[in-house]
Amino acid sequence: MTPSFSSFSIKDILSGLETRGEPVLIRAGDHREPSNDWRTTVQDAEGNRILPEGVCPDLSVSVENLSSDACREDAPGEETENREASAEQQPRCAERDALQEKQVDPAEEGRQHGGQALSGSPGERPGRPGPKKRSRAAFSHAQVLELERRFSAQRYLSGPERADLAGALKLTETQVKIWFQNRRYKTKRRQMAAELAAYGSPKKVAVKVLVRDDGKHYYHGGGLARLPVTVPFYQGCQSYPYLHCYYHPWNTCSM
DNA sequence: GAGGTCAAGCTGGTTA
DNA sequence: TAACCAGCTTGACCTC
Repeated sequence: MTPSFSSFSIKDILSGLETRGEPVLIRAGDHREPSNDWRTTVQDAEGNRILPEGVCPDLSVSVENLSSDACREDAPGEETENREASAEQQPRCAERDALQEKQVDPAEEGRQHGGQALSGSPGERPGRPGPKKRSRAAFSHAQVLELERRFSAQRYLSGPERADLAGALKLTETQVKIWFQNRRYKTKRRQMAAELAAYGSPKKVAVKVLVRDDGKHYYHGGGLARLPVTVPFYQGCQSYPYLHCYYHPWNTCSM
């Protein structure tokens, strides 16, 4: 089951965005509550701040202007990373704006390409005539903000939800889908890295308890047998059927 | 210039 | 068969 919130329609979200003049105050350690007042803290699904401190994105930017206007209000790009951006980074906005202009309206692009992902500028790779330059769409800060916010609420979107979000953000459904895929993979990689770091290089492996459907416990004491370990990659994603991953952290260690 | 990030491309598996 | 997914790679862009 995917966690859902009562007023999570895009219209509700965007209507909230319409209220101007409320600076987004982000403090380290803040945790967003599942309330309507999500604007007070902005973090990604992993708890990282996704806005530079002191930066005040104009979330009131209209949907029509998501791709460009928002960028002018805050430090652009790379918000999901631990980049405690300072105001000096803001010049990137100009570049981003230029990029945004190059990007072509994704919705328009999506219509032109049957909703397929952007693979470059229009007319690119028609039959692979030659080495074409691949363009990388750079989503605006407001778009990323909303995507992150949605991702923190639910990591998998249904078709209608995706269409709704894509329409609100002026992205294609494919872009939203790919963004969520990449975001899940990114989360997983980070979690794996974190767990690997937590394990360190285990000289000993704790007793692992495997439980099968019959309720019996299967103990594997010691040894370096390849035990399937269910890794809690996703804490809130019971909605998806295949989340049990076989993960062998000790395999990466040279014993 | 190296290395990181990210949107997109690619491949293969699963499901209805 | 189409749609969706994970996993991984690619190429553009960015920071240091």
